[in-house]
Amino acid sequence: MEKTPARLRRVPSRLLGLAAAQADRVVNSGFAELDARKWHYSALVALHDSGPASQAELSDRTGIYRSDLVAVINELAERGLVERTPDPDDRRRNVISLTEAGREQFVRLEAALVAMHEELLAPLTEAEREQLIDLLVKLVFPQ
Amino acid sequence: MEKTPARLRRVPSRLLGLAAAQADRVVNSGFAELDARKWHYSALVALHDSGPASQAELSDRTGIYRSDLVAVINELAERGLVERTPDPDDRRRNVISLTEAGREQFVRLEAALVAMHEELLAPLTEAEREQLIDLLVKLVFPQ
DNA sequence: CTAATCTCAGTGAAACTGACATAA
DNA sequence: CTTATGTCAGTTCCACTGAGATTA
Repeated sequence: MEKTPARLRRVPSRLLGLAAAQADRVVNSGFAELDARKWHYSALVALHDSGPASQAELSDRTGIYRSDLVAVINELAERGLVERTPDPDDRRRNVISLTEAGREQFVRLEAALVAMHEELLAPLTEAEREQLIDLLVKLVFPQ
Repeated sequence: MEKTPARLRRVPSRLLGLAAAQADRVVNSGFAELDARKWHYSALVALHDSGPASQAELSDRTGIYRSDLVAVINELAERGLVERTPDPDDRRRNVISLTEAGREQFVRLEAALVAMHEELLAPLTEAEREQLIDLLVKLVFPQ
């Protein structure tokens, strides 16, 4: 029984919030099974695709705040997925790099993420999924 | 400078999260200027479009949890926008109804919301906005 | 001196969960 | 008895702020 007023059901900001909450639920529970969180994935992707980096640069690449990144790196380091080594050229910096275990976990998370999106985007056709992604990219990374 | 790995930039769950955060920022600050929050708007719409209701029914209409609705009604009542009267037929229930001030505030919030979405959706054409809404509706209210 | 880097503590909001008293 | 309602307390997660210590 849908009692929600029609007007409310098409408010874009509300729809985005609901869709994001739905996505969060799927992704959180999916990653949890692999002892990971979505931020772990972001960091691992950035390290895998663009190589070792300082925490500040990782923050730029992933969009994770510097302050939050500390905890993410701690968690990844505890699990042996990344290594934090002091930068010899600039002793303020830590250089973060993927370990072999990190590379393996990255592959697992990638596969899991595909499955999660299959579930999340089930109501949409392949063409609609592409459309949605394109529209969101325009919205989020304008220009 | 966009250093974000291309792979990361097209992950749907991530895009939804970023877009929702963007929307939240715009809507929170916009409503704050009118001494309101987005939940206030949801409740006012439901009362305006479907008439007075118990808190349980309002929760159904708006999707706000019963537990959170208490605070929302409190805030609206403090501002004189709604009235909480005991239901004579079922003394467990409060009947929530819009006051005249509530109706006026509703009109203001509606207008403000249009402006906020204009800002939020600026990167999209009119056709794209419709497309986005349709896709999100399909995603969030499947079937 | 300033600026950048890392770290930690903490805020505010959203989306929940669980439990309880009251009344149907 | 059970169920529905309104209320309160509390959790988890995210996005974000501020400030301090270290080093450039």
